[in-house]
Amino acid sequence: MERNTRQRGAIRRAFQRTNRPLGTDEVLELARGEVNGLGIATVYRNIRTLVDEGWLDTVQLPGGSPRYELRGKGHHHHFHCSHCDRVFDVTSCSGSVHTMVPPGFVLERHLIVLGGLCAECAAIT
Amino acid sequence: MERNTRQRGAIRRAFQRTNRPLGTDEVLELARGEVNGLGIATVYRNIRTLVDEGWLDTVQLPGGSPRYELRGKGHHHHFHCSHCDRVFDVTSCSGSVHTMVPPGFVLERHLIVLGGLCAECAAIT
DNA sequence: GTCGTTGCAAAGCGTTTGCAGCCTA
DNA sequence: TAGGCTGCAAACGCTTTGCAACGAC
Repeated sequence: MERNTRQRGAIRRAFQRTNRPLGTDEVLELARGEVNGLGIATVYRNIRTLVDEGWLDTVQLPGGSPRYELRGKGHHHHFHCSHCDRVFDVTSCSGSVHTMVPPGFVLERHLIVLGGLCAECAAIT
Repeated sequence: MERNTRQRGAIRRAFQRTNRPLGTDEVLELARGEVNGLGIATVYRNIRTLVDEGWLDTVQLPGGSPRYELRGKGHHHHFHCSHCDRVFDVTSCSGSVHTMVPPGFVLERHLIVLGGLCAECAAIT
């Protein structure tokens, strides 16, 4: 049976407090604010557990380590800021991807990743 | 000055013969058909050289190692087959991604990855 | 007290680098 | 012949795993 340790609680709260996909390094940094000396292996193990039990979803963007976000957000995509490297949710979705499928191919899923500057970084630069 | 070795020639021909993005493992296998004993380090070094000189483009799909393809194909996207793990080009592009950008964000690029079964795998299953 | 969980360190795995010898120009 | 290129093996960075100690229930 699953136990509620300080470490797991801190990791859960890291996701609940920042409502965007987080990488393992971000989770480690955030959770270490609560639990000093938290090990990176514990972060990896808990993320895996939380994904397995359906509490987290894996967000795979091109060219980087996976990030994770709270499950149950419905269909959405992501915006990657090239300045701060953070990832944000994009709730609307252009539904016209079906027109792109070549003949004979069977479309099962699609992924759209936008890139550029987030509002914060766009305001600074 | 750059030299034309058997190894580099074999790697170039691997891309020219198969007109789709290739991973390092695919390149190694294809080029070893020509050059026995070809080392994986040579594949990595040559791919880097060919990308640097603009002969290859890097194709970064979510959740996997990068793949590479001949440069100069213009704007296009990719279809990843979940059965054979190969990647194919998709030439058409739904232009409606601009409507998805949140207020304040600056859109610089977008990436669309379709997933499902390629024509070949769809015919088998 | 049990046994799931943790931190540390070692092991894996794909990619990169150092180096001596090779081979293209 | 010079120096770019190659294959091998070691190094690297990130992730996973083994293990003894810890602590939630």
